[in-house]
Amino acid sequence: MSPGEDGLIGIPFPEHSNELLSQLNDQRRSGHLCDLTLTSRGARYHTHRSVMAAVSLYFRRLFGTEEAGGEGGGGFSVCQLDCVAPDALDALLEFAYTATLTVPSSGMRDVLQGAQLLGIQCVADACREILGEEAGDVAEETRVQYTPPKKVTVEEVDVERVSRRKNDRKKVRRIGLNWINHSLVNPSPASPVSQPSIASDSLRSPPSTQSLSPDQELRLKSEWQNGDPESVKEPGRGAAPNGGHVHWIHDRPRIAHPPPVAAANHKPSQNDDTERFGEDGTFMGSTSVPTSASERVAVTATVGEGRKRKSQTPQQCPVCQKIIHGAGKLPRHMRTHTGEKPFQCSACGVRFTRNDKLKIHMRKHTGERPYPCPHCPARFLHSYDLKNHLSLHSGARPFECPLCHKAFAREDHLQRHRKGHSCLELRTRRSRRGPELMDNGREDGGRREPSDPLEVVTSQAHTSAFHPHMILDAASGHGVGPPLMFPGDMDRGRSLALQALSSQLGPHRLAGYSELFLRGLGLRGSREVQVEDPGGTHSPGRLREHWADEVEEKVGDEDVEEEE
DNA sequence: CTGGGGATGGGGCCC
DNA sequence: GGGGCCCCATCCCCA
Repeated sequence: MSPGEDGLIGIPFPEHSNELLSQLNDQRRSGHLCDLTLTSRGARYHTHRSVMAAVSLYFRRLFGTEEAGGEGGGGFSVCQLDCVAPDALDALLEFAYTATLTVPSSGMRDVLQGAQLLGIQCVADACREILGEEAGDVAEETRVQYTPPKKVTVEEVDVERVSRRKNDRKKVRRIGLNWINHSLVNPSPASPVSQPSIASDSLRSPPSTQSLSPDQELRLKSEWQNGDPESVKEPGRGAAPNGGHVHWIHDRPRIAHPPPVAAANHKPSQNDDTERFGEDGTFMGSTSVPTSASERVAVTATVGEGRKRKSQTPQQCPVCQKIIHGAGKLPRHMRTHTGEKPFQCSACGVRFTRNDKLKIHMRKHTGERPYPCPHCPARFLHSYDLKNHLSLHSGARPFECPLCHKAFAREDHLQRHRKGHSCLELRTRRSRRGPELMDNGREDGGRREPSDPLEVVTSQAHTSAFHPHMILDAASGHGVGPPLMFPGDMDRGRSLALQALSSQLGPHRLAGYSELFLRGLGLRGSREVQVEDPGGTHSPGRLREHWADEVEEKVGDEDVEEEE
C-alpha cells in the first residue's frame, strides 16, 4: 500500500491479522474449507494449504513446485508426515494458526525436529533456544537433556537468561519473514542441519551465486522437486525420530494452472512475498538482488548514505536476504544466523560473534574505559555511551515526543516512550513552527525518519492518542506520511467513523473536512491553548515539532488551499 | 516510567 | 576481498 498515491487513503487494521488467524483456526478446528490433511502415525490433522505454505518452507516449496509444474494450488491433499511426532505436529499446527507454540518441555525436541523437517525456522530457533542448543546441535541425538514436563509457551518464552536475547528475537523475526524465501539457496529445508550449512555454503559461494539466474533457479527447483523428498525420506542426519518418511499423497483433482508468467524472471529473493526491507527496516530498493557490479553499486548508493563513501561490494545474505555492505562483512553477518561465536574471552570464557566485540569486552577485565567524560570522572566502554552521557551535562533533551512533548536526552528513550503507553497526553494543534525550532543543532530537529516500517506503525500506534495529522496527510495525498492507525480499542470507533466518512466523502474530500472531522471527534479545542508554549521557548526540550509539525506544515498548506 | 549503562549488529574507513 | 577498528543505532536490563 502506498499512502502516497494520490487520492488513496490507507487505513490499517492492526487487529486484522489476529482476527484473520483466529478465523482460520476456527475453520481448521471445524474442518471448514480445509484442503489439506496431515497424517502422522495414524493421527490426522485438517489444515489449509495456504496456511501451511505460509508457515512452512517445506510446504511452500512443495506447493511451489506443484504450481511450477502446472498442477495448481487448489484441491484436496493428504500429506503423510510420519517423521514428525503427532504431538509435535499438533503443536506446530497450533503455532501456525495461533502464533503461539505450546508444548511440554519433554516434547521440545520432537517439535524442534518437526520444525526443522518442515522448515519452520522460527520455531526451530525458539526450540533450540529453550534446549540451549546451537544450530546444528540437534542432529546430535546423543545429547539428552531432561527437563521436567511443563508447559512452555514459546511466544512468551522469556529468554532473559540468554545474553543474546535481542539477537534471537531479531533472528526469529527476520527468519520468519524472509527465511522461507531462501528456499532455492537452501534446497534442503527438511534437513535438520540445514541452517548451519546455509551459512557455510553461502560463505563458500562466490557472490555471483547469491543471485540466481533463472536457469539456476529452475535447476534448483528441479533439484528440490526431485531430490528433496529423498532428503526427507532419508533424513540420514538423525532427523526423523522413527526414520519415517514424509510421503506426499495426491488425491485431489488436478487443476491445470498456467505456469507463472514471470517464472523465468522470477528471482528467489525478496520479490516474492516480502517487502524489500532490511532487518532494520531499511528499504532495499526496488531492484532485487544486484547481479552486476553496477547494480550493486546502485544499491549501495541508495542504501548507504550515512558515510562519505559508498561501501564496497554489497552482498546479499542468503538467509535473510539482507544486503550487507562492505567487503568481508557477510561472514560477520552470517554468524548472527548461525549463532557461531568464535571469539572467546580468555578471562571469563564468554564468547562473542565478533572480534571487535571481544576486544571491547576485554576492557571489562583490564579496567580500560577509553572514553572519559571531559566534565566528570565518568569513563565509558563505548563511545556511544559517552555520547549519551554528555547529553546529561549539556542538559540537552533533543528528542521530544510529538504528542506529549516530553523531551528525552536519548533517542532510544523517546522510542521506548512512544512505543509504550506512557504518553497519555495529547497535545495537537500548535502555533506554526518558527525558524527557532531547530535549535538543537540538528538539521532534522532531532528527528530521524523511522526506517523500520514496523517502527512507523508503532510510532503511530504510540499511546492511545489519535493523531489527526496522519489522516490529513494521507488524505491530502502528500503521500509521505505513513499509513493510518488507531491503535487502541478506544480509537476503534474513531477508525470506524473515519471509514464511514471516508467512504461517503472519498479521501480527497475527507481532507477538506479536517477541522470539522477532528472537532467532531473531540480532539481539538482545549488542548490548543496549553500547547502554545508548553516548555518555554528556550527550554531544553524546546526542540519540538518532529513528526507532528512536519505533517502540520502540510495540513496548514492544505487549509490554505481549501480557503482559496 | 525514566535514566543510565551495557550489549549487539550494521556500515564506513582503512590496511 | 578479508578483516580490524571505529562509529552509530537500537535494544535490553537494572536501579
